Amino acid sequence: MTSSFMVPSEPSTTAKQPLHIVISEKLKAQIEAGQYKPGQRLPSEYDLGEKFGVSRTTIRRAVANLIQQGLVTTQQGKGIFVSDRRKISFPMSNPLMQFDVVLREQGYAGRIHSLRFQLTSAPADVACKLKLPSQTAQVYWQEKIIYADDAPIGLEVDYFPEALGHSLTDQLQQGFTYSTLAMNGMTLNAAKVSLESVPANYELSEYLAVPLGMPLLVFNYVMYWGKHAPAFCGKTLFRSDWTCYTSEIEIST
Amino acid sequence: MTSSFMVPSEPSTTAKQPLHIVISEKLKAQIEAGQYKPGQRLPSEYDLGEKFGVSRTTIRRAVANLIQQGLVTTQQGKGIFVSDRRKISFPMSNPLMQFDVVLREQGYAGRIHSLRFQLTSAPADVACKLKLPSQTAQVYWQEKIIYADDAPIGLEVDYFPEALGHSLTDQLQQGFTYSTLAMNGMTLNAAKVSLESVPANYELSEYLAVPLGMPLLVFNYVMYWGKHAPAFCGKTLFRSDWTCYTSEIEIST
DNA sequence: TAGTGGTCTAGACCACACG
DNA sequence: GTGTGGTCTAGACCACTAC
Repeated sequence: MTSSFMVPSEPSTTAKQPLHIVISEKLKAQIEAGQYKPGQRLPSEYDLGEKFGVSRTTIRRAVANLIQQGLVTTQQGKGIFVSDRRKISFPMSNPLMQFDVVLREQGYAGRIHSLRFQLTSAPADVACKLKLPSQTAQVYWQEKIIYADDAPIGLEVDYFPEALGHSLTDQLQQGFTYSTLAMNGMTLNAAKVSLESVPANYELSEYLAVPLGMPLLVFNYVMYWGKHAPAFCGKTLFRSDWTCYTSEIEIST
Repeated sequence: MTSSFMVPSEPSTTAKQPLHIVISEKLKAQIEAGQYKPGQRLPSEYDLGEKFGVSRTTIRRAVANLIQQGLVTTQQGKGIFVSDRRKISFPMSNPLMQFDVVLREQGYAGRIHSLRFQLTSAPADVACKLKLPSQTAQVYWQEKIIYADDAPIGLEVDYFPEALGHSLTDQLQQGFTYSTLAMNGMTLNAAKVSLESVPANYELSEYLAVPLGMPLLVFNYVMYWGKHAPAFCGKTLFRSDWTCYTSEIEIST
């Protein structure tokens, strides 16, 4: 995380950098030096403008740079605040998907808020993953927000085969998916997963209370039980400022 | 990826949304509807301003929203272009870290450009990971950019124990890490990895040619050989618009 | 009521691409 | 030169917070 780059001599040589970059880099250095501490308020946009001798528009651009880097957040009517953050670490391997257990172990109260739970005709990719007939199959489509201590940290989108969704309609809308299945004696034994990262679009930025474009970790999965029978599939989009995934791998040689 | 949200009736009811959001959402819809195709140029900022009846500043804000979502890129003097993209999929499991092989298999010419290769005193966390004495140890510190077909897709930062770095100084600056070791008969047999996502800071945004704040997938690793002896450690930051990780997991029950 | 950030405007000048 | 995006300004009005 040390920086030194292109420009050999660090200070003063603004050297073609736009003002909003120069300013946001200065503020960033001050934050990282502990001059402004997590949770602390920065000077107002007006004061920063005076201090750096630039217009408010340029200060706002600089602050936007800091927001995009996750260094500060703004609150209308209150001010600009240094973000403080701690990450929740999800193990990629066993136990899989037990988000609620992971949250509890790391000191958070986990809960979900179901946004949608409805029967719909299966999208092609879902039908394929769940090995259902692609034309006629119906699936339950659920979207829910995952909270850790009242902070929305993720959005889970799942597709359940009709029978499963029907029998667990109430429970799936109240609790975490994996735990709900476990409580009903349904044990998963395999998974196909992929991880990627995408910028938050407008809809997601509203749901997860993050700025547009913030990185989200996308955990795609198809879960299996029995003898390679698909149980359900879906994805969870996590705020990357709150989460990371860990894994230990042995190479078979 | 369908949208429907808070506002029950979709069209016209701008309903409190800022203009720059309304406009960027309209443009986004047009792009996703194929009205503007990948690679194609959008109207100029001036023309968009005329079309939507707003100032250029507001158009620029709307375009910034699209850039942050990875939907368009801009080129000074030329215009605004719809991005087209295909993802490189890296398997998280065996074979680990063979980036060059993965790239070749998926039709890209992979190469690296070494930015730094120097002896330095080991940072505390590196000394710990490599099981070196934390006060005295020296390590080789390498930073290199990974290219796929001339597009910079990642930045790799590695720390090698002194002896290893010394003996492979030339080769490590020319080729991919894993392959260099393999060519010298050094076989890795275990790894401890974690994955997270972070927004690009200014330095990274310059190296990887992405906008400030773009999501990067961070692949952290400690690689081992022999009997749990650390070989080297480091991290690779990948552009998330180019890459994803996949994995298959069996749960031991 | 005063102070703060959020939105938007109209206009200026610059840097780059292209013919 | 013309047209494009990039930067920056000065100022207006609004919405929210706190006193």
